[in-house]
Amino acid sequence: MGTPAFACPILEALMARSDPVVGVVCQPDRPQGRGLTVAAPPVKQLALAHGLPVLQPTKVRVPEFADALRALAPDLIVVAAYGRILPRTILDLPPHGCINVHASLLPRHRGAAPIAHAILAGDAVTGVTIMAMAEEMDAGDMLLTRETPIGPDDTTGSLTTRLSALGAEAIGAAIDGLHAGTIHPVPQPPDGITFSPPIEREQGRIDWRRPAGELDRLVRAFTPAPTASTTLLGKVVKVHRAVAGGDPGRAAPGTVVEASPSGILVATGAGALRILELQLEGKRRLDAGAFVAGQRLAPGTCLGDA
RNA sequence: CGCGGGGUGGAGCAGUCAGGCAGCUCGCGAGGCUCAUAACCUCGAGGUCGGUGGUUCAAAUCCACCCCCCGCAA
Repeated sequence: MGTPAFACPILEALMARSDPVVGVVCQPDRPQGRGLTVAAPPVKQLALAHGLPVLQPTKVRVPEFADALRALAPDLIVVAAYGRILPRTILDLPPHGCINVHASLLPRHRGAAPIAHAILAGDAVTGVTIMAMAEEMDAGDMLLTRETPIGPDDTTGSLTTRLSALGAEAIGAAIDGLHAGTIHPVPQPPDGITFSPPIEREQGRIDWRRPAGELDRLVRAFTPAPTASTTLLGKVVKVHRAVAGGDPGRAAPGTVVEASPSGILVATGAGALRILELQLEGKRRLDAGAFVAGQRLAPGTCLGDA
């Protein structure tokens, strides 16, 4: 069970194993994008390409869904970024239960957006945890973890790709370990629990009074979506790439102190943030040099006034 | 039929409302200048103004249809 691109490598890893994948569950097709076109989730596309049966229940807490699942007779259910809380009836349905691939080192960053929150928090290391699912969200006993460092240029996008691959490798190892009896579930430590609720676009609005290092992390955590943003003359400007550093002088937070091909240097509450790639509302994304060439962005301009 | 912005030399933009010489910041080429800078100065090349049709003496500009890019909302 899974929905977005993060789950695809994990499904692929499962399909490559000798145990057959009896079915795939993902969220329903939803209208997406600019028009109103309904799009199939990545996991569904992958499953259909391999001829696997796909279930897309609107609600998971109805008997019809449990019946449909039972008909597939799974021995084990693997969940990765499915996007729904599963009720006890589903968790108890397979003889070997449900195991989950979670994109953090539990018990840190339980919840929907662990990757973005790991970057926001400035964590030096993150990883994936395979756990036996419990009713409480992301609170199940841990089977196995894999770590990866968070680099200074890592974004939610780059980490998602990496953690997805780690998860794909780890899920196989976890199943093997369970079969062989070499892995034993251990409860999560009660200390160090944090929660990572879904991030919203509004939280990506840059508050220039914050320190530059924090804004650097904000930009990376909100990349590639929903993207950090500020405003220029009342228009929304997305900030796709930026790095903390440079001398803001005594300029007030939000003030452009330098606009050149090497970046747009903006004063913050502490230090300066150099914007390297940005996008004006309605326009395509540009590197700082091209943006400056066309927009005549002069030093002294203030960003962030709505 | 969700709302909206955009397509103009290689890049990014102005010009469109009110039709009348193709403009700006860069990049590129040649020359000059400087101890030095995202250097600076001079000269130059480079355009089917997204496409098709229409209106007009005259269309980047007005009208119709089409293609493509993007922001918001979901």
